Amino acid sequence: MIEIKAEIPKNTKKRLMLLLELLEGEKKKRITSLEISKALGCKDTLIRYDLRYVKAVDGVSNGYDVPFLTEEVKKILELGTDSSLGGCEDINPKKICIVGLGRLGAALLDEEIFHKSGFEVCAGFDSSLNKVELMRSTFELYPASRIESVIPQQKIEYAILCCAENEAQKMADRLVKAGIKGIVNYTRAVVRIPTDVKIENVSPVLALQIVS
Amino acid sequence: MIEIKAEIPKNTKKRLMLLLELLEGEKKKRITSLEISKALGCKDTLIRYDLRYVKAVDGVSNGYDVPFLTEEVKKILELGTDSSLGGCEDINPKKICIVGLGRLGAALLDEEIFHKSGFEVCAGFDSSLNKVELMRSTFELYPASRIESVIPQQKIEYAILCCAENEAQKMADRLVKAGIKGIVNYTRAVVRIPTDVKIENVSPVLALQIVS
DNA sequence: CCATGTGAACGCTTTCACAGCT
DNA sequence: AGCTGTGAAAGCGTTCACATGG
Repeated sequence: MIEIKAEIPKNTKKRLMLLLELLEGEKKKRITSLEISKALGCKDTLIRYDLRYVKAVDGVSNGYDVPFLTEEVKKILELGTDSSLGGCEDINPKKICIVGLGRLGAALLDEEIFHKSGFEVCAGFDSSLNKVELMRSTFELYPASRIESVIPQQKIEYAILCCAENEAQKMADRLVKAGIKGIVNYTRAVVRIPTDVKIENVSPVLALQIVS
Repeated sequence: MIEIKAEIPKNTKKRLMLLLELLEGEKKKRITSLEISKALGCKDTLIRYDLRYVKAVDGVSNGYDVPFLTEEVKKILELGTDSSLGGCEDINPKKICIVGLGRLGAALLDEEIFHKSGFEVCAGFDSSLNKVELMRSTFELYPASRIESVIPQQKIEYAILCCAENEAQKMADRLVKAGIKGIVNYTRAVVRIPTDVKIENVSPVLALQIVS
């Protein structure tokens, strides 16, 4: 038996997240590391290596039990980062906001997208007052000027940035000032933020460049 | 002088693409590796290391010349993968299609998003015939049943997948059958495809999980 | 001094090779 | 046979340390 590293490596975590999605859409009762690896596009040994972090696992010589593995992976991922309390329980979803309510932003307001994801959209911001007043949604919409006040007040932790490219930096600055922990950037703009704020760039253009 | 690896590493490529976006929004005439590194969130040495692949570079002891560097990076990225012809010239944009014309898909139809990106949206598909008939756009919309015929015919190379989660696999299968080269997956579904088709998963939920 | 350029060290990720279980 | 489990090796990507040049 080897020492199990306390912290889950970044890449392993990513794959476990994908694995979770995969498992939840899986009908069969058992699944092998080879099947998983094909779905995720990597080698089977790597999957087994990843699963060291999930070990309480039963699956010997016959693949893994899908519902059981699903639960275990969920456990590991849910309290991977913080929570010294064992209690964390079901879900207290992390609060997020959407910055920029253009077509893309509006599309993300769709509740379906974040349904059962562990995230909850709590606010939307836009630089145009009109938009804020006209749109309907299940949560509050604010003008961008209120970012600094609303985010700390509502304890919003993460933001999805989908405003116009030329506003991106300005908005990011505001979010940082407001104490945001992480930003998902859907714009093509390269945004400068302090190193303690995490950012993930997922603009369609960037993604296309990567696959091509 | 050390051997320069022929193929640009994946991560380096990503950073160079970000760098390009950064440079294009840069007003100053010169920029240092340190400034770049801060913007992209990494160490300055890494930027310099990346720039080995761009070398024809002048920038000594005073940072890099922004317009010149921009051109060089562009060159490298444009013909990084294929094109044994030197001619590749300005841009013959790569053709893409959008699969799933819900709110998110519709938002991506926005021409702005892909403007000057090297990609051109040429077709949209949706499983609902109604949608296809009702929507307006500058390019053709088709029912999903026509994926297999339209994609080869129009020589579409890449697809953005933003249909409903439960359709994702079915659509992906169709795209693969139609000979697609790469897929950008905006759904949460984990999609199984052969290894020779590239996929990039950029669902908002996944991205949030990564930053958190 | 300020910058870049780069060999070598380091550390993380993946793969290999094979042991063990059913 | 078919599968998992894992130490050791290989491969990559990043950082360090320092040489070099304006």
